[in-house]
This record gives sequence, structure tokens and C-alpha cells, in this order.
Amino acid sequence: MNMPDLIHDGDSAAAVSSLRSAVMLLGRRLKHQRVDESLSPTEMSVLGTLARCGSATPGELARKEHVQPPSMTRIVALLEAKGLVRLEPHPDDRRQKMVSRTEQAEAMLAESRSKRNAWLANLAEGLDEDEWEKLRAAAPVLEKLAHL
Amino acid sequence: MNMPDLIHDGDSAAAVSSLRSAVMLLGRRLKHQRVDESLSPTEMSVLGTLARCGSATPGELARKEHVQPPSMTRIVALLEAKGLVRLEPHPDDRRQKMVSRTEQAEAMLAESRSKRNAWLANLAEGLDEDEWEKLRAAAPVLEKLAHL
DNA sequence: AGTGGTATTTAGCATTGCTAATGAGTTACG
DNA sequence: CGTAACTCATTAGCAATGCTAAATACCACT
Repeated sequence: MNMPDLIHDGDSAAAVSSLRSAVMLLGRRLKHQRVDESLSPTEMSVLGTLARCGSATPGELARKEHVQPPSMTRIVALLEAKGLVRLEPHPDDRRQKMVSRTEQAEAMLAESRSKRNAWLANLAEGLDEDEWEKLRAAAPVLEKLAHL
Repeated sequence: MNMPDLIHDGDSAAAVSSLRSAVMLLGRRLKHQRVDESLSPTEMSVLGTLARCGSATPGELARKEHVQPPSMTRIVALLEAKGLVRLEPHPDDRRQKMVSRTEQAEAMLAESRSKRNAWLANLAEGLDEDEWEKLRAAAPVLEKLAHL
């Protein structure tokens, strides 16, 4: 156990509230800042996951993205239609498939990174150095939290 | 101007990427953690905004929530049907309406806060004190960023 | 009165997630 | 072996939620 009462004081309760609304609002705004107009945020996220994993089955992807398998089926189908992922038969299990990125996806991801940076840089002009530093420190924690 | 190159080094580019995917994924998961099953995340957010503003017109709410006016019309209508907001004629302009919370909404928001805390507390068991501290420091910055 | 601009709403549509049910393939157990 | 139970992916149908375009009601200024 050893739950050190991290968030049970009033201060942290306020932080939780603040965090929740900020994450949801920022998420909604990020949704509209898509780099490639024809690529949905979730599709983008799947490509990002594939960038980390190399390749995975649809089921694995669904679990990692916290969507249901049927949703992932559609997402993968759309990505394949756009030439961004490749589907190959699973070596050991003929029910499953291996999904991996194409070179085209690789290029797109690289380009997208710079565009995202530009957008966030523009937004970040309203932050001072100290604030930005706090954000940088928190980024990996947020990521861990999101995947918990 | 004075854009102090906050995010133009490689390190910060990675932070931006990490931040973006974490915010989007966490947002998706938060969406499912609704306190009141009958209340959508955006409806919740509108009530939160009203908590800060006291009352506002639909147009003001739409701007603050970064949705289009027609979307806000529907959200307000749903909230009114649930007895969570009150609509009154605008004192000076008969085109507009004043939207404000009811006592019922007040009670629900109070209850929701503790439930959210419980959920996040559960998630935060996977974080150590240091990580949580970083999150607390970043929360107000994220909020500022989201509203920029 | 008339004209142009603004706030809200209505109508219709696209996106994107879900659940339930189906089909194919694998695994375990008698 | 062979069948029963389970798992993975998919199909079909649905619900939520945001959007744009057009309509309506109203204000403000000439």
C-alpha cells in the first residue's frame, strides 16, 4: 500500500481540478491542430505508438490506445487505405495480423513534428521561461500517468 | 516579440511531442471518468466555467470553451433540461440570454470534485512524491496554456 | 423606416467511439 | 484425435458530439 496521502490535502485537490480541466480543454484544442488534414488525432496517436513499438497487432494497439478492438479495426483500415501502415500475417497465429508503419508514415511523422512545434511555440510565447521549465519537467510524468 | 527560443532545441521538441500525446491520451481517459453518468465532459466543463464566471451568455460560453455557438446552444439546452442551469432574459439585449447555475448544479459540482480526486488518487498511486510535485507545479501552467 | 451587423437557433451532416454478434483459428482436456 | 471453450479480428448498427449553412430575431445607426 503505502499511499502517502499525495493528493488528499486541499492544495492538491485544487491541482487535480485544475489539471483535469486544463488537460481536457487543451486536448480539445489540440484536436483541431492536426498536421495532416486527412489524419484524425487517434490515427496520429496510433502512428506514434507504432513509432515506439515497431509493430503490433490490432489488439495490442487497441489496449495501448485505450479504445475497443472494433474501433482499432477501423482506424487501421483507414491508415492502410492511406498507405501509412502495412498489414502482414502473424507468424505464429493466423487470427492476428502485424501492423507496421510504411516509409510514407515515417516521413509524415517527421514533418508533423516540426509543424506541431511551430503551433505550440506560438502558444508558448505567452509563457515565461520558468513556466515552460515546469511544463518540460511534467511532460514525462503526464505521459506516465496517461499510460497507467 | 522576444521569443526566447524556449522550445527550439531538441530536448524541448521531445517534450512537446510527449506533452501532446500525453494530454490527448489522458483527455480520452478522463472523458470516460465522468462523475455523473448523464453528464458529458463538455457539459461538465461549461458548469465549471459558470462556476468561475457566475453567469454568461451562450456566445461568451462558446468562446470560452472553444466550441461554435450552435454547439453551445445544444449543450445549454441539455443542461437546462437537466435542471442544472437557469436561463433568464438579458437585461439590455433581447437577442441574448443569461445562463447561470442552479443550486442543484452547485451540489453536483461539489460531489464531483471528491469523486474525481478519488479516481486520480488511485491513478497517482503509481507516481512517487517527486513526480506528483512536478505535476502540481505544472497544473497552473497547463491551465494558462489551455486558455491562451 | 431601412440597412447592415450580431446573437441565437434550426437543420443536416461528419467523425468517432461504443456494444453485440459473427467468423476464423487456437488451445486444452477428455 | 476431437470437441469445447476461448481469443482475435471484424461486421453491423447505434449514440454522442462537434461542425457548417441558413434562418430568425433583434439592435444600432442613418
